[in-house]
Amino acid sequence: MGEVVALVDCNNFYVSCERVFDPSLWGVPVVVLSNNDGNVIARSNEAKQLGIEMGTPWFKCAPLVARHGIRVFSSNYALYGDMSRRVMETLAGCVPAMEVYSIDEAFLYLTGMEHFGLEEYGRFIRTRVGGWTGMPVSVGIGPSKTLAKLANRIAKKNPECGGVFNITGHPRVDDILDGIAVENIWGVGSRYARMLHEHGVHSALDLSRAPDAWVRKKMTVMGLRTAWELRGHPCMEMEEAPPPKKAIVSSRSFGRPVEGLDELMEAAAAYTTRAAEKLRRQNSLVCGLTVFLTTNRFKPEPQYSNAATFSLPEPTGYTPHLIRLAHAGLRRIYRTGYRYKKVGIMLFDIVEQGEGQLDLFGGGVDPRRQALMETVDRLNGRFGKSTVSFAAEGRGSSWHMRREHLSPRYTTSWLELPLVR
DNA sequence: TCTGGGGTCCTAGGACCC
DNA sequence: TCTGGGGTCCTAGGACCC
Repeated sequence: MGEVVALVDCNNFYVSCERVFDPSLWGVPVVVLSNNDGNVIARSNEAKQLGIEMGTPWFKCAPLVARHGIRVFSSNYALYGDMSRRVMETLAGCVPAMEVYSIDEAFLYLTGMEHFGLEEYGRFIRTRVGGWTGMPVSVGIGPSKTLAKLANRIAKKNPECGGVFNITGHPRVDDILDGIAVENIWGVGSRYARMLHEHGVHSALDLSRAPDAWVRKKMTVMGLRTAWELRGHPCMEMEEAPPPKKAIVSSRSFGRPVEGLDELMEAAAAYTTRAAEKLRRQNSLVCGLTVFLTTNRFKPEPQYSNAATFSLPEPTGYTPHLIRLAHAGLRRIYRTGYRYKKVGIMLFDIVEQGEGQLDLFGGGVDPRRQALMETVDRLNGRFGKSTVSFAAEGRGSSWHMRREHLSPRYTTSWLELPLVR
């Protein structure tokens, strides 16, 4: 008896989050925009039908809004993150083991649960998540992650499936794979898709039947794994506990062009603070930091981008230290006369606390600094983000991203709870 | 006319994901 | 006026070492 996994995917996740708290959004076209109200990153089915593509710059499809009464939202990650947590907790109560794959998807381990009836169990999961959180989900079941993904797609595309599709042991599995174009396979992006079509490999069935050596040569071992998974031979492990991040990036586009070094410094300090918080949350320290800045590449004006990288003599998680480095780097690469669009910082060479050079010297982290960071993290965790912040981040700056269509933080702010009349 | 073999580490670039 | 953000993995090739 082989492995069985389910891929549970929230339908139009960000849109559904908005709908949970505003029922007037049901049945009408809704879109959610990326940070800075830049691009469309989520669409309701009604919005998809109007031809709004994923990733379209918002200003290009804004005219459709008036014509079709599209409801539009800036992304509200406080809300989406919290809804995600609720969905994942509900799923965790349904199965012995799972892997949270992204903010809106999880792989569930169903091996050994066949006696419940897999489709039946999928329907149970859907009903429970819908009932407990209000989130509509689709469930795809298969003998490998890739096939579970593929089954999920079928569940979503075919209303008669009722949101659940199981491809495990399906009598017409070849027909099903033949109906899936290579570009819709998990792990096959646009580049590989073009290459495959050029070589006459058009469907998932074609790829599953291609010779191993050829697939490996053209698509590395990653492609080979995908091909095997399509044959129902699992090659990808379940990861129940997410491994610690090897790099942490924090960057944002500005709401308007920024020219002065002072404002860039504030932004860099704010992003460094956020990255350092993430670093400490996974109990890590860092040995490398890069700060970068760039102008708006879409504008016909002088362009400049650059980066400065530092290696630290010993690992740290101390925010003020990292801010000093980011500032030193920024001073080094900053040039006057440009309209900057974005700065960001990246932490790399991340080690777990107690690993690496610390042991070598037996000393390392200053306990008073560590206690200070722990206190700051605890206060911000308990009373909300930026309850305590660093002076270098500035206050009420005007460079923050645009979020002109923001919904309330219904679930994470006492002041913005939904009202029942 | 001749010009080793093998190993490791690092980096840049390319591909993918949501 | 207006074009996101944050990750992972693999490979080839160069540097360097013995």
